[in-house]
Amino acid sequence: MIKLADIAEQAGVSESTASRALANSPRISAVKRELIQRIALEAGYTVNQVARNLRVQSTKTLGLVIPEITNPFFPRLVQLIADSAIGAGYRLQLHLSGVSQESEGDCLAALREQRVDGVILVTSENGLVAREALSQMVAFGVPAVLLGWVSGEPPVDMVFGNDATGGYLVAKHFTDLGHRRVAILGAVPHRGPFDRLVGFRKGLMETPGVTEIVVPARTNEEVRLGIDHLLGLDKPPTAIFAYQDSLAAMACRCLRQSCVSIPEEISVVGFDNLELGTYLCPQLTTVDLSMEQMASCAVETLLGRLKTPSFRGGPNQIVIPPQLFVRESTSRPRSTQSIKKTPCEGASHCACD
Amino acid sequence: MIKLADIAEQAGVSESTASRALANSPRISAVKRELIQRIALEAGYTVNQVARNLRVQSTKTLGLVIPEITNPFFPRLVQLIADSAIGAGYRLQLHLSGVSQESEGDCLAALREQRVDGVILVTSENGLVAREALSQMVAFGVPAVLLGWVSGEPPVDMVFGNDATGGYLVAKHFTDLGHRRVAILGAVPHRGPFDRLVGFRKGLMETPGVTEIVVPARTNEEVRLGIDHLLGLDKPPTAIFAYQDSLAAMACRCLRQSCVSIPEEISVVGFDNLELGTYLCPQLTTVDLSMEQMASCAVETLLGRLKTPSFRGGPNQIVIPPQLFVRESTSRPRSTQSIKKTPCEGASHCACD
DNA sequence: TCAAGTATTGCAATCGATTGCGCAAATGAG
DNA sequence: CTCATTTGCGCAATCGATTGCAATACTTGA
Repeated sequence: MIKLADIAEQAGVSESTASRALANSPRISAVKRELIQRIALEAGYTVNQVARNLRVQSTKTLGLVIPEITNPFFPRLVQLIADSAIGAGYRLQLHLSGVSQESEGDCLAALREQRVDGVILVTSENGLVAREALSQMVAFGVPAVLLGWVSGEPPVDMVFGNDATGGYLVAKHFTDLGHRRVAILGAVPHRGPFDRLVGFRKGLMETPGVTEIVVPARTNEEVRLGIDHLLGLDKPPTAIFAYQDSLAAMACRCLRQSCVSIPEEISVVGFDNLELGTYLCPQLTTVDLSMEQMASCAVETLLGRLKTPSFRGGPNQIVIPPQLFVRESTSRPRSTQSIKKTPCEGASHCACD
Repeated sequence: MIKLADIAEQAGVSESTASRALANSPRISAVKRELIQRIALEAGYTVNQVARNLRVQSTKTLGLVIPEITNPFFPRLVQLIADSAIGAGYRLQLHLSGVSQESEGDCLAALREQRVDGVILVTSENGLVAREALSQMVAFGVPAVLLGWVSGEPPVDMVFGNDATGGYLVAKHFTDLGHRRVAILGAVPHRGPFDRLVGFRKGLMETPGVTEIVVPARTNEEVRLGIDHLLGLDKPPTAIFAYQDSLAAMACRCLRQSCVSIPEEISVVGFDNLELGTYLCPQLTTVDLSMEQMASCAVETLLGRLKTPSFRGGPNQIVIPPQLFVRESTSRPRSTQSIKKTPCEGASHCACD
């Protein structure tokens, strides 16, 4: 592979001159600069960033750690963060920590070895696993920002959605519509005072006589079981709050297979406002946490730390407000009678006719 | 940041010894090796990969270029490729070329500057845009493999799905069910003899008296218009072959809004077998091109070239066979009469009752 | 014509690791 | 006890670029 010395030789100048010419330094005469640039172009020369990075002690690269890319929540986040980072002149190095998160520490270690200039770490539902590794990293001068809630005192800047308010909005939506028996479908709460469940319950309590039932579920099968359980109750809920749109999607599928119509018999609300929700049938009412804001806040916060590493103020916390998107999957409860449980005949899919 | 020299000094040995000890070289006595490793661990030392990469002339990194991450087709591909690469001891550097692909060349250039050991380039619907940049890269000794079809003579190894056969399977499925008026929804063909449309038409022609109509569409609005157009025809098609599952999803949404039931009035088939299809209502019949195979073939081919760069056999072409997944969105055409075009009243969503 | 000032360019150190080669110490054989 | 081996370790070169400083060439004004 061709290197700077080759270009310098061809142009009959020193490496220093070649380097400066390619960097458009005004200290090089215009003729030589153009000559060198032309030679470099013709030779197909591209600077060796690994050598350059070593010399300038910076990689102009940001590390991004996310749990998994297959969860439909993350791709857009990645895209947005990538856009912001590239817009600011940084490359992105993506690492998948895995949903089990055993490798969150490995990712951080890899990023440190690569000498990335900064790190954005998106926590999974388990919260921050590699707290120690992260603290050590910032101690070594690599700024980081957390995206998502972590329990305890966060060691670094962090931006996260106000899930509690989101849950509150959902609860009010339910009670405003007249629902009095509601179910919560999803993982156990993990976001402390900002958890969706916290706000949801707060919202429910503002209306007397509302009962709630929690059905933990993460996988398709668990959702299936959970829904069956709910439908089998004496007094099934008239509304379901799914912790995430993907869970809501599974729930809708199960309900449909059980011939329960949405929202007539059961209202369903999701969380995250994924595009997926608009493909569902009916389109999903959900809570939106502006991902654009999340992404740009995270990147900007990180870049801020990068610009002035001296600025050692305590970790900031940026909270993104939620917004309820009411679509088709919620309505007033049809009646107080229990849901018919006999399987419908014929096609198991929906139709308008 | 702490470096090798610091460790060496603390241990009272030379840098060479420290380096070899950390690399578990047998040429270092066990006592010293463990001493040095302990010191490094306690000091929180991590090797500087950028220095190391420069010295060993390899980054152990593969570049992956995809058009966009928000298209639900790509996340799983990325995940699978990442798994394969990491399993083989390589890191992954992800670049998004953008759907417009203006930046495909930029991505390649960036990867070259970073001195990645190899590149996997996933083409967009436009095919290979940066052909020149790619050829130059391989000329400079960076092996690459293309994922997806390109027109003309491919300059490098390539793996792609046999879309034509996929299209053929769909066509046969349609004609077997008794459909005689079918529509194709999607972009214009771009994969030459392997295009979905080619095989689809071949399949249709094996049954006499089948008419086809092509409706180009990429965006939501275009789908909307296309569907409206189809429904407005004297004799609307009884089956739609959408070029991708995402298009099929949009089409289903539009049909639903127009109160056309699937599959009774119109059958719909997608392509790609995304998870999305199983959330649709009804669940989508679609064509699967084993993404696992795609990913592992691509990575293995690349690694093969990496191991024996001397092996300069002409570019290989690996073709992945498709498989039809019949689900709920297809059935026999109900009748030969045209679809009722009066909007249905009441809720615009589906229900089983 | 000479001094002062400016515009260009090159020398050489540097970033942090790896590794071929040589030297010294330890071991073993005769 | 001496010489040949083996074992353990360090010297110094190297990867490819950047950059402070010194050096040279070229202007300009007096």
